[in-house]
Amino acid sequence: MEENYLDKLNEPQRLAVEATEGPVMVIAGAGSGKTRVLTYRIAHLLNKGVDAFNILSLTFTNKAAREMKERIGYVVGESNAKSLWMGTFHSVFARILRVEAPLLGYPSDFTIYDQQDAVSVMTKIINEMNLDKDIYKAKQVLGRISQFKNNLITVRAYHNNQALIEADNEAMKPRMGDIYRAYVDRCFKSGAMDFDDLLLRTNEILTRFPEVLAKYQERFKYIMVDEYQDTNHSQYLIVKALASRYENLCVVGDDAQSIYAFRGANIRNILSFKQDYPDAKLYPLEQNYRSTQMIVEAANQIIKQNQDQLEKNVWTANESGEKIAIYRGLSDADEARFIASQIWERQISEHLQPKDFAILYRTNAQSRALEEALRKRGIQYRVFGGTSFYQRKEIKDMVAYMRLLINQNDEEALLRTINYPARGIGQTTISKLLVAADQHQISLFSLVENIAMYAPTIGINAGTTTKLNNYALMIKRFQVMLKSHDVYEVTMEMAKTTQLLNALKEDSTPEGVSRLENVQELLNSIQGYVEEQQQLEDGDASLSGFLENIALATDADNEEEDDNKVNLMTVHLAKGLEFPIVFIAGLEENLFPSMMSVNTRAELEEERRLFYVALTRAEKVAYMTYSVSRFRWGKIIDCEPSRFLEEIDDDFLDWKNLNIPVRNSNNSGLSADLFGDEPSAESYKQREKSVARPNPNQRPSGNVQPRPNFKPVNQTSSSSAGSQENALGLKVGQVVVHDRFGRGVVRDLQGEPNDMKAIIHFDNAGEKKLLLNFAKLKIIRS
DNA sequence: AAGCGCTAGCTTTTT
DNA sequence: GCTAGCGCTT
Repeated sequence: MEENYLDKLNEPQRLAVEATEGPVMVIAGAGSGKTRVLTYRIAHLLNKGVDAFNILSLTFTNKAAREMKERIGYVVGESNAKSLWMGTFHSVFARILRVEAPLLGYPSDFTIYDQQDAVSVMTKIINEMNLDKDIYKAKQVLGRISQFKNNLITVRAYHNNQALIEADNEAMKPRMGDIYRAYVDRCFKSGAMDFDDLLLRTNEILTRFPEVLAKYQERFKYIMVDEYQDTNHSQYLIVKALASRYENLCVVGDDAQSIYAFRGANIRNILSFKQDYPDAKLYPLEQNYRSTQMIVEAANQIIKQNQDQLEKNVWTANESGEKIAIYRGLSDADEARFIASQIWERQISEHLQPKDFAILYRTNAQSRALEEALRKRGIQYRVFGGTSFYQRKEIKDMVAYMRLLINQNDEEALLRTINYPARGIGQTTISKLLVAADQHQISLFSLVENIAMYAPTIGINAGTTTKLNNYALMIKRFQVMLKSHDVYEVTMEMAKTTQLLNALKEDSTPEGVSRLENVQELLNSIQGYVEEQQQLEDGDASLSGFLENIALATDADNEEEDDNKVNLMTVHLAKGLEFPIVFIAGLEENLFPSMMSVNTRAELEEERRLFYVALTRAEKVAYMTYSVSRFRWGKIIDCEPSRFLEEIDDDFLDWKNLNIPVRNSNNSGLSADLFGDEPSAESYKQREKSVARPNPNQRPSGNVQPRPNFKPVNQTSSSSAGSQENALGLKVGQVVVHDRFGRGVVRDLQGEPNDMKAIIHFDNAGEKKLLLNFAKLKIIRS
């Protein structure tokens, strides 16, 4: 055991570690050693004789939990660290729900529906209710329901809430309440919970069953929550309930790094901790150990421009470091080429390894160009997130079979597998089955299982009855097999019997080969999982254990061995990580900040915090790049530098190439002086600043420079002279032409000047709402 | 019932 | 540039 771990902490860190009793809030600036505090705090608790069994630590990713456990193991010995409860909210409470969910009528082997499953259920519901799928968009509706759930508004509560009902009526969605009810019913009947349910149902149990609450309050005498600024209301209530007995609650976070408001995170949870717990001790950690002075100070300057924040002063004793390099690309490919070349050069000149580099971006779609450039250079890289392994069709197919074995009420899994690989059970049959199951109020599987009994009344012929029967028998055979064989053996057998592997083997296209490889990888990972769990004393080598693992695996979690590769990921995924050299790519208006987030100050401030998070990932060197044009939606569009670049003082910046486009001065779009002399950074900035930009989101006071007129260069550089005037000068009643929808009349204009939408009635396409910044409109008659 | 080809809409970010 | 969903053909 490590003896002197307290000596490894600075004063505020040590105080936070030693304050084990009562509520504690650690406000940890970027790079200030927050993980170190959490780790040593737990080690300290264990050292003081607290049973690991009584400690609950909620982390942001499962990977963070694993790493922390490992580090604690170094300090206090592995065996002691083993029984700690550590993980994400979702995984910890899923585990608790395996035990407690039957109280609410769920099976303990409930399925966890991911986003895709949820969308698929929702699409069916909207369809069955005969609603217009353009008004009731499955994803949007689910987003709304997610809001309800995260604020503990149950179906009943919704129907008693006039304000919500009215809001949905206003939004032209009067059936929202019915859809909500149908969705919840459907999930319940399928024995399934979505991500939000894991938290909502936990809350429900803790509220409705005081003895269960008491059990976990006694169990979790010490609670720690990392990234507290990103907890939503539902999570907040769980923590509050569990901690209310002993109040040994330590939350760690940084309001400046709150970047998940879009999924319900409530920054007020951290801002009002002191009101919730008046006796709380506060420990601000302000010394940054991660980054150079240049990076720390530039980051400070960025975040200062947000109104909503706790005062703090992050500083560092590290070296002053290089200025932030800025590069302006001519295209996304050029931007990517520059990044790849810098990585190449730095690797050689500074003896760095690929894994020392990270390229961060706002949207997953940006990875494509970057990947290509890295490939051309022969640089090894790794993309996190995006379409993850478990979202691939071939994997979901395989997993659907596995899910069905565990929970035969899982309707999504049944529908996915019943005719894949094809066994002659088509849409017509499935529709009949769905109707009949509903009529008889039985699950789809029990209907299929007893199809011989029902077939005549449903109108299913003998041939199809046999097929259905065989399918049910096959599933049941695997279920039986699961009792005597391990998960890997059963899955392997299943892959063979269903012809799933063979179907893939026949496909010799590159995509087909890669699909087969993926399935083989899944089988390998099952084997690995089984072996690993069998070695553990309290291992869970069950199929449901494996399924839970993959349903709740985060994109940051999956880690390959020996991955000395350049890291590509969204800024969101980079939270909590650090790299010697960081590139922030795509710093353009409408991309970073995102087009969807520039309408309110709150949204814009979240984007700015995101930018802050991105920059503070860097230890030694940060690059920021943007491009004047970019492939988006299959087209080349013109881009403007991000307003965030303007917000950084020139003292921190090193403009790498200054061949700056002519902008706002004539109608030539790009080109012009691309190959001409490079103007200085000064003249560039002056030129941009000389044009005042009406920005409704701008803080009225403060030392921020007036925002240059960046925005509405029209997407179509072809739309020639004064496209901006056209866009903004559009009037109701004008006749316009759109290159896809044809001729139409402007009916209405809505929104901010910079984000104007037009309702246009097209002769042939009907009424459409178009974003003027993007719509390709030509006015033909005023 | 299955397979193919076309089109509409699309991306913010994720447990 | 991609993919989900639709309609047409076999």
